[in-house]
Amino acid sequence: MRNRRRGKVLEAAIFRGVWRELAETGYVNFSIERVAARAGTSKPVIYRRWPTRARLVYAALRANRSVLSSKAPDTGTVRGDLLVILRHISEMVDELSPEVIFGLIAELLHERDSSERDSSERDLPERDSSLFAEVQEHNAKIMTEILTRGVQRGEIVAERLTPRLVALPFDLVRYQLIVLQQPLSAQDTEEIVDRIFLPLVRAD
Amino acid sequence: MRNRRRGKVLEAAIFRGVWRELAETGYVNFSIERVAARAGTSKPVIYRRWPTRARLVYAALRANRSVLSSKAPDTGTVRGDLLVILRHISEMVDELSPEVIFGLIAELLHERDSSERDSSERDLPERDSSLFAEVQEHNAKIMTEILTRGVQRGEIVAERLTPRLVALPFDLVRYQLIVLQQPLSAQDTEEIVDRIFLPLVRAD
DNA sequence: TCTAATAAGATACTATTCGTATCCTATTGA
DNA sequence: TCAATAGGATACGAATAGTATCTTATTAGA
Repeated sequence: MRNRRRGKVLEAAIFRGVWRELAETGYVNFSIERVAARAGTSKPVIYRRWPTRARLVYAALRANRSVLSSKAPDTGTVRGDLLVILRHISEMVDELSPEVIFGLIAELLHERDSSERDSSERDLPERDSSLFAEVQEHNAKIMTEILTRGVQRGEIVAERLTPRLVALPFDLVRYQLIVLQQPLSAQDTEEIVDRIFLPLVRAD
Repeated sequence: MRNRRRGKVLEAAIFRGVWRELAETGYVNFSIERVAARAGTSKPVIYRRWPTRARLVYAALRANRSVLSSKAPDTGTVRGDLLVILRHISEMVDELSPEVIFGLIAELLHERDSSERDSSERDLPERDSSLFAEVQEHNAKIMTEILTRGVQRGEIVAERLTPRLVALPFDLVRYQLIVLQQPLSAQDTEEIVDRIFLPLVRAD
């Protein structure tokens, strides 16, 4: 066969196959065999790179940087910044169906659990370096940026910002989107910002 | 073969098999074949009752009423009641590993999605009658009881109790236990109650 | 430019599990 | 007592996992 792909080109084709498989089949019945077929390659090529379904999907998600790419907005008020960034998170979660999110997390947890049982050190993503934790850390950084400006402007009382409170708006958004699987309306974000978060940290 | 079980006795044996399979294998590699073996029966017996893995596990969880059994405490203060009930929730979630929770949810979601695609009406648990929603509803009822007493005692301002705020303490606990997969310390529950919830609804 | 190392891709194989079909018979209740 | 019901054993075809083997295109380096 001529025109044999390798390296990044090949991986990109495989990742495209993963996305199509996720979109059409979902995660529960996700098949590596079909991904290979979609990418026009064969199973061993995939298994040489990623040992399991979960690791393959995980790699594909990481390669899709849009899951992690977002910047801290600067609208001039904490309230405005929060509304923008919460909306943005909602859009990012929409990229994946809840079924894929839950399925992937379940399988990553399963791998972690069984590797613990084996007490062997495969290079699985640790809890702390998981995609989820990464996204969370990224969001925390943005939040810090927003709140720091808020403190400087005198909108926010720095002493009230415990770690849990800093995480609160994002946690509530993620809870609604992931656990409750309900879309996030503008009213929802406003309620979270105006009725819960700001009253707890506002200077007044 | 003599001593052939049927009805409730047989189902109870199957459910015991399910629990052992979940404990030893987890959800991702959960096998109906092994459950049948554990219960000393055979696959068709299980398939005659439950069409899928997810439905079987779902039924076993529902049969284990401890997941749903809890009463509203009455310690005399909203604060005391909340600390008790949040602790209780933490213990209930501990009955299941995150892997099982995520795996089951993923598969129930998958069934819902594909039955939508078929547009055929199998009697799957609707989003609104899912075990999760049921637990949530049960918790909401307890919360209402606690808060009603609080309002009567004048501790709480009824007008501030939006649905989102009423759900807030439980949401935060569940978020930490399920999504973050972190244990819930006494300090955590106190922080949620004293630093977040009560300041938003307290009369003072 | 030639050559040796590397890795893609095709294929085949074993093992496992699924979900279903078939058959036999213990148990139940009319 | 007997017919209906349902448990249990067994076997099956299909799908997929994960691995092994082999051929050959491609690459890097001498």
